[in-house]
Amino acid sequence: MKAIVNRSSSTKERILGAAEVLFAQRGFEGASLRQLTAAAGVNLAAVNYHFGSKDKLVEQVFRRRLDTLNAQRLAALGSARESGNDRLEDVLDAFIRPALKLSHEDSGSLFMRVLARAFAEHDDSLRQFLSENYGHVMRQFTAEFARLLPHLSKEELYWRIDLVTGALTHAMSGFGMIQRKQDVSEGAHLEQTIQHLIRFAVAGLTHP
Amino acid sequence: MKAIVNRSSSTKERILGAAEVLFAQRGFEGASLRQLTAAAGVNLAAVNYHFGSKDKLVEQVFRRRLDTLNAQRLAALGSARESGNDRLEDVLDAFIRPALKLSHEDSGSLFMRVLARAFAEHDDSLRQFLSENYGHVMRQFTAEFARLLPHLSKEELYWRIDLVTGALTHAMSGFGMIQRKQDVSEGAHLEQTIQHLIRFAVAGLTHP
DNA sequence: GTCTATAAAACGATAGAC
DNA sequence: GTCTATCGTTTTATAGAC
Repeated sequence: MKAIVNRSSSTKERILGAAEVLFAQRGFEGASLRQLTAAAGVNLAAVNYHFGSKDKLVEQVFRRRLDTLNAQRLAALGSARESGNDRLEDVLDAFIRPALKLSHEDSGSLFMRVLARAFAEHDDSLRQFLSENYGHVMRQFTAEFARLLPHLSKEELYWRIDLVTGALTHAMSGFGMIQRKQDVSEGAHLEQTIQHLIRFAVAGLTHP
Repeated sequence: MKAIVNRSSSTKERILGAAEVLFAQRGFEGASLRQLTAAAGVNLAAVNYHFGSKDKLVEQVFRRRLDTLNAQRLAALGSARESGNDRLEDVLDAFIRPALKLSHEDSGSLFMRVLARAFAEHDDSLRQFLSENYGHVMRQFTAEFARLLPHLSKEELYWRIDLVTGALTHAMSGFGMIQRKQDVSEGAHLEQTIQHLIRFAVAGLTHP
């Protein structure tokens, strides 16, 4: 078993944490290394020492969250298939639950904003990085949807997955109107969101 | 008349056009006034002379497109109600057709990327500007959906509209996998997209 | 209205002492 | 690994001639 890692945070970890906050708030161009290192309580030169450049730092900010997120998704998909619970609802659950769970954490919601920025940026090198490292996850889920919806043409299926993805992305990003009410616990709200999403996605995927 | 260069549009309009292109490509912080004025073929000082500041220029870039877009949406909704064609499909058509039509124009697709950036930015002053100037459109369509889906609770309705909005936004932004094929005309592809969206949205809004 | 010239500040990155 | 100091650029914004 691993030792308890957090020795009041290494310089590297503190930079990653501060970078996530500031990239979410001010964007990749908008957040300067000066603001970033000041927020992390480290020296200005530390970013270039530990990461090589600002761009490499951006890449590590993504990797820290997405490695675990997509591992969770594939693990959930795998165990759903093993246990025979691989209806459409279960596959959708495996896809969205880890992401929504992350987006409902304090730090995760910040990261979702970073991710939204990355998509809005249309930055080719960043998109290539995301595609190379995590594209296989989307391909695996797409194959699963194709298996469960065999009556749909390939084109029709892609259309519907695309629109479902839009709805999920929107919900994850927290751009929507829906806010958690005072009398609903955080966990209950997460579960409500997941169930709304799944029912909506099932309707959109299966309609005649 | 001394027209060597494009005198058909004013300095102000040329700046707006160049700003839209560069804000889409490089973001609001990423596009500098130097790049912008060079692309527009005007002097560096012209932005501050005509708009007052870079922020005011951003505001005008939005206003130029959104004023007409939302006027088209409300006009389409009004004429649908007048003619009695106010089924769910017709209301959705009024909401998405003007937006998708805009997003399929050359300059419009650029603007959609600008809009996506604005949402990702989470910039409060910009969001307030959008809400103040165009919030009434969303409220009017929401009221129309409530009228056509009376069996849904307010909360359930908001959830579904929210998810539909996500799907529409995604389709408008052009982030999806679906690309127009060679043998499909631009107009036909637009119509396909609209029909896919409407059918998907109807399923998501009306499912039991 | 448009231009040149420049002020004043912020940026990423790095060299070199410790 | 961390620090100070600074280089070389680039930024927004403005002053003042025409």
